[in-house]
Amino acid sequence: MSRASDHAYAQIRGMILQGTLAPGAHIREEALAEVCGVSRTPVRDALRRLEADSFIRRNESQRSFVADWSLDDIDEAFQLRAMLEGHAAQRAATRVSWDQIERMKAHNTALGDAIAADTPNVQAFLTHNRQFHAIIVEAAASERLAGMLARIVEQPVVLRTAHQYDRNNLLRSHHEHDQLIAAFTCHDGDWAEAVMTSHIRRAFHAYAEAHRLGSETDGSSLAA
Amino acid sequence: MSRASDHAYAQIRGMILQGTLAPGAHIREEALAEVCGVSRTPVRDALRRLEADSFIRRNESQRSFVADWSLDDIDEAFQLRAMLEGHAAQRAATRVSWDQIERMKAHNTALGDAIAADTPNVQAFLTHNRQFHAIIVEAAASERLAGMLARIVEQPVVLRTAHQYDRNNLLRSHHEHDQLIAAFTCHDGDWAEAVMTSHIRRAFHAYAEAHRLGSETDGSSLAA
DNA sequence: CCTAACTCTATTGTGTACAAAGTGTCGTCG
DNA sequence: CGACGACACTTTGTACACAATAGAGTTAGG
Repeated sequence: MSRASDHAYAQIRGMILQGTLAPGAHIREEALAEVCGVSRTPVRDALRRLEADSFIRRNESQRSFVADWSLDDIDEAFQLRAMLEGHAAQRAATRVSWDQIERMKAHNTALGDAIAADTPNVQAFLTHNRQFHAIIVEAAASERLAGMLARIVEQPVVLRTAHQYDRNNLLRSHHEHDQLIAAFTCHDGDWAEAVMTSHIRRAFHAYAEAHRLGSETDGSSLAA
Repeated sequence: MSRASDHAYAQIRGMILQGTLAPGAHIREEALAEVCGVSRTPVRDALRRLEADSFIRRNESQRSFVADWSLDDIDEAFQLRAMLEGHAAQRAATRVSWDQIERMKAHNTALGDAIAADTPNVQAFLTHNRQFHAIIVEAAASERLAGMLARIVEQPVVLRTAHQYDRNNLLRSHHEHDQLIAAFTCHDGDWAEAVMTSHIRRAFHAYAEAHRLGSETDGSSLAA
């Protein structure tokens, strides 16, 4: 799809990620069309895609709402992600090129720098973390796997997770990435899979812990 | 979506599964609109959904084609299916109800009857096999997992697999289902997962074997 | 003869108008 | 006072017309 439809998709997606469109909020096609400066047609197109991506749910009478994730949903998503990304690491271990390993090293070094300062640069952390994981998925060379992972990882809840991390968890991520690089270097698929699974599961517990603590004092900490 | 869009979706999907629209064939929105007796708008809607379901691919200039699966794609799909459905079995083992186990038993009995005759009733086998697996996914109680599995299982290649089976493989499926029921009965998740993984992998090798033999003599055996 | 650019056509993208379906409210009747 | 039904309004679905774009074919120039 070209300009209008893509623009609508990106803009609506952005509004959901940013929180402008709150979870559970009702979505009206015409209102979005106005906001995006296009007609309803490309907006409808974008909504269908966002629905396929689980950004949006529709009720029985076809009205659209921003997806609202329960803690169970999140647990489920992280379980799937651990499994899929573990599998990706397994596949990647036997296919990864030296160039890809070098790129992973570079991103993990940059990631380490980003959190070395007194006030960690979370945005930079996220960027390099994303790239690091993207290289693994790329090395796994499975289009279908990549598509499924994208559907899980590209979710508001998941993307916000790192904001929940304390310095300790950020450092752990950095070290786990080092372990992954080591596993890839000797092409040990089982090792890579185990490290990755553990990596993702820790991320979930870090999220759950932060959320639990946050809930006790301030329910809105999720958006922090 | 209501009447027209759903109808278009079902009809186009049917044409792909049935082979009326051959893999790799170019798809024109207007032609389909004519066939379905609706306008292009609901057809476009249906195509977007079919694209999300991997029934259709689009090239860089937004033209649509019926998805054409390479053997690698199929291998990949079966790997993912083995992993996901194994995970579903693991989850199901701790959540399954006695009613669900009874229903699985009933379907597997009917499945056994369908292949007991001299000329196995493959259609009946497929129906009960499908129901059997559906109950496991239902027991796994993970909407997201169900959605991902549907995307993999509901594919022309996978659906045709059972047609490749010889009697031996049909019987093996029957017995493996019995093992799954046994694993569920004692709520042994690891056992259920192992049986399921093996079950799916055997299905792939049965497919690959039949396809390899078929290729040597008659390339069109896939549609048999 | 080959290449490159241009035009023409086939196909998809977008906008708008209208139709259908569902939801909420208001009024009336029991 | 409560419940049921009808009506109006809100929102989504569909059709059609027009715009934009990519691809192929053709023609002209080197």
